[in-house]
Amino acid sequence: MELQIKEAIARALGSLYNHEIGIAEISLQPTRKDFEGTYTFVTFPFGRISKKSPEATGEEIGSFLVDNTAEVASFNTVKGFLNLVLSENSQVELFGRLYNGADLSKSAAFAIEKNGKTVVVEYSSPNTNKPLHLGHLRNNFLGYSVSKILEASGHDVVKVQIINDRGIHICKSMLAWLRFGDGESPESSGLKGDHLVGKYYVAFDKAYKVEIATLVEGGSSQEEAEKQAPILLEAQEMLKKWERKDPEVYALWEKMNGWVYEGFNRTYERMGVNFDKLYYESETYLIGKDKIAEGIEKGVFYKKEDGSVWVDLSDDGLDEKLLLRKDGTSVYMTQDIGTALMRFEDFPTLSQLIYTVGNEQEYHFKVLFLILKKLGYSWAEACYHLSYGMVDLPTGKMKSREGTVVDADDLMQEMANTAESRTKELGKIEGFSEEQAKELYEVLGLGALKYFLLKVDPRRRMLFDPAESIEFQGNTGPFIQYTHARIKSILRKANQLEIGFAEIAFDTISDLHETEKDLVFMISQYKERVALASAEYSPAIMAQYVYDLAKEYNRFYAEVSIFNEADMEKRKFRIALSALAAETIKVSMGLLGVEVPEKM
RNA sequence: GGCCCCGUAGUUCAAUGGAUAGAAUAGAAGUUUCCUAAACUUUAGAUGCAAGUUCGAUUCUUGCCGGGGUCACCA
Repeated sequence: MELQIKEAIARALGSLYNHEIGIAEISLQPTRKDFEGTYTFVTFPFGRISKKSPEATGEEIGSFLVDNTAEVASFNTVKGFLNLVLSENSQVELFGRLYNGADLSKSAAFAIEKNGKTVVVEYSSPNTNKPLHLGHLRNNFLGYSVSKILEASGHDVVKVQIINDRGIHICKSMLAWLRFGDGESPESSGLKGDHLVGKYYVAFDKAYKVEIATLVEGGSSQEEAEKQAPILLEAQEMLKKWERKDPEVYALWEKMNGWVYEGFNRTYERMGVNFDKLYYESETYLIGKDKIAEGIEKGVFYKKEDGSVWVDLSDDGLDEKLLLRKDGTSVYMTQDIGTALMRFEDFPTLSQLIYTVGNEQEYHFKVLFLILKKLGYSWAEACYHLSYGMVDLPTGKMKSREGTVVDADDLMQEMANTAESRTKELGKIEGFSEEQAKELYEVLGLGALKYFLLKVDPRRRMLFDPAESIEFQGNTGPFIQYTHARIKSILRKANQLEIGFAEIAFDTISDLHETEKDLVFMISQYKERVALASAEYSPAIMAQYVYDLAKEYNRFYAEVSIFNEADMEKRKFRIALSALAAETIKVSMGLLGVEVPEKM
């Protein structure tokens, strides 16, 4: 539809002003609500071609379109804005093309055309020494949603994560557990594995602080004390033992990581995210070390006298960056070089590698991509840092050491609880079994949470106020879920009344209500919005879209009656329109990773 | 200090250089003999400051003011 109108405008410019223009250069925008029309063409820029005022240009193009196309029924111009009013016929036809009878999921409105490109999306990538928190929730929901959006726009997507399973942080938890744990396990304590290990990470930090204080009292400087606290030295010793694969340390490492993975998996499952392939830092850091050795030979990196290895990026306006410590152990960058390499070996046809990581690491990724380029990997250009803003609390930034974190498991549970009490207040659990009700609370609570975190532009920092942030009214997940459930109720009734709406005599449909026209238009916009969301890596665009669609449907619902309509074909048309709206809501919410209930 | 990001209704968020800057929430006022009122309708309320480019600037450029991030032999 849009394309046909653009073509017609190009023809109009050609025949009226002898001006040739490509379709791509013509931009149409949806007409603002307070003017009549569906599409608006801005004529300001064409004034110098027509040598007439913007209004006169609009009048001429408008007349041409009315005379020469079936779609444009009339027009109006306001200043340099040409508003095109579509013929009713063409709107009904548009719906007919989008609607695929009863098999809604195969509707042309959201058919996917594969583009043959493979994309790897990395997200989550936690450390294995503490449980997931609110920041991880934004990360996971974002990464998962972007994967779905890329798929919907035709890519083949592989979802991966790198698990930071080695390093000093996990040794700290291990050491504290040995010291204070008394053999405690998830089974013996009933604690979720990741929370148990996190508990000992905190215990380490506490003991470490006590030792520092003691040393300072004994006359050490703060700085010395921080470096020489016995418990820290012991943790460092443990890391060295781990690197030598000391059987005892290695076994403990495997045991405690196992606890964490078990805990993470339960969290991921509840979050509704998953991965196609896992990478472990313990498997990639050695590759990174190899590459650094190669880089030294090639002269890309250099070794200092103390044995540490560096790269000099000052020609690129950046600093020098450490790649290997003087004791030869690897740093963050070392591992990331190895991981990137492994991925391009695993997926040779990869057209893009997307890292979903917070914006505090922008510098790190800038450096990483530059290093990969310097090492001569042509695919360095295909790496992209999907950088997102932090989630702030009303008290400021979340800091795990200060205990101001919002735990992911707690938050999800709280959301489900809120959904439960809200549903019960409204008295909407009649006809639900206990299990169904529980499932509903989960869908609603998680829906509210995901929608809340995804509706904001990912690049932006956002505020999360536990007391007020999560609403169930207004621009929220449950609002959209409710709209879907309501439509499903209509469809159930239609089935009960045995009204078939797979086949409709479209040529008899006329006198559409304003909200019906708007709905058809909204649904027809789905693919375009997916393409935009994909290009921008922004679930927020889909969230905005599905919200607008739900709002439009609620307007239709309030103003137009379906089952009181006397004309049977029109009644069927309205049911079909509702059905396709529901499916569009479902598919769009699916791209956000949010489920929609049949009843609520 | 260098580099990067952000300043929009009381609050939380929108706005490919386009019309009278949209929503939600909180406030005020309404809508239920009719398909689910977690809904709908009406109302009031905002672009940090100053220049520049443009037919047109929340958007682009520069300066200032304010907030955040980053520049680790942490990850």
